[in-house]
Amino acid sequence: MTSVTRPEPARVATWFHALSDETRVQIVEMLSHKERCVCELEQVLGIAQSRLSFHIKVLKDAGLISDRREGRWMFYGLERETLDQIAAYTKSVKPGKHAGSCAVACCD
Amino acid sequence: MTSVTRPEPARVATWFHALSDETRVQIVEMLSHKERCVCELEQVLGIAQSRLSFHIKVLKDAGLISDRREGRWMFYGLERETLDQIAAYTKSVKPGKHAGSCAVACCD
DNA sequence: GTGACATATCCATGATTGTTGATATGTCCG
DNA sequence: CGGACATATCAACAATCATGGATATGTCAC
Repeated sequence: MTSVTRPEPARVATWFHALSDETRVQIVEMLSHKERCVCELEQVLGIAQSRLSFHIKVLKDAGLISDRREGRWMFYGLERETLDQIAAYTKSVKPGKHAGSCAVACCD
Repeated sequence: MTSVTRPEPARVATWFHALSDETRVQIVEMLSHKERCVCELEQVLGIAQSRLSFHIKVLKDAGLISDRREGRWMFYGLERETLDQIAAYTKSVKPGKHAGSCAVACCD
């Protein structure tokens, strides 16, 4: 159980950066219920459209959400796989655990 | 199973912000092996001392690490409880799950 | 095609964050 | 006490990120 490969620290940082903003956390929470279109998010969160679009892009670039067009609307939903990876990573850094190979040269 | 209270989005954002930087991810990975003193982290990561101290402070303020003085050295170690909370939160936002009360008014 | 609507992108500005070098604090040893 | 060492803090600057308004793109209904 000590041979699971860890993702690159840079990749991990990107994941966590995506969730490091309160607005983006709110978006993710809304999506954890079900898929939503931008207008729905906009109304519930009460923020400007360009601002929402910006945060959606950050989440999408980090691989946390995916989009689907339906007519004029874009629907966004959570990416289960990425969330699973994040959850797995988070569990792997528990103190003393040190699962996976170390991305830094600390284990000589 | 729908009545677990979620932490505030702002609090969640703070947690994730702490891990949104590559250097801090590396620090946490080193600590997931065992407690370390600053000089050890400094040598392995090869970064300036003040810079390391800054990142340590961010992690500490977010509650992810704790410190212990031993003579001239400060030892830092992971805070199991916070990491557990983060892991629990991360699992709770899986698509369709929507565990816990919703922090945004999306569930009418 | 035209106009209304949904969303994305661009640009400028302000806010927050990270880096560096200098200095301060605290601890040990002689 | 004084000097060496480990770490923290400060101040200035650089870099990144978030915001708002304007504009562009794409889709539908007529």
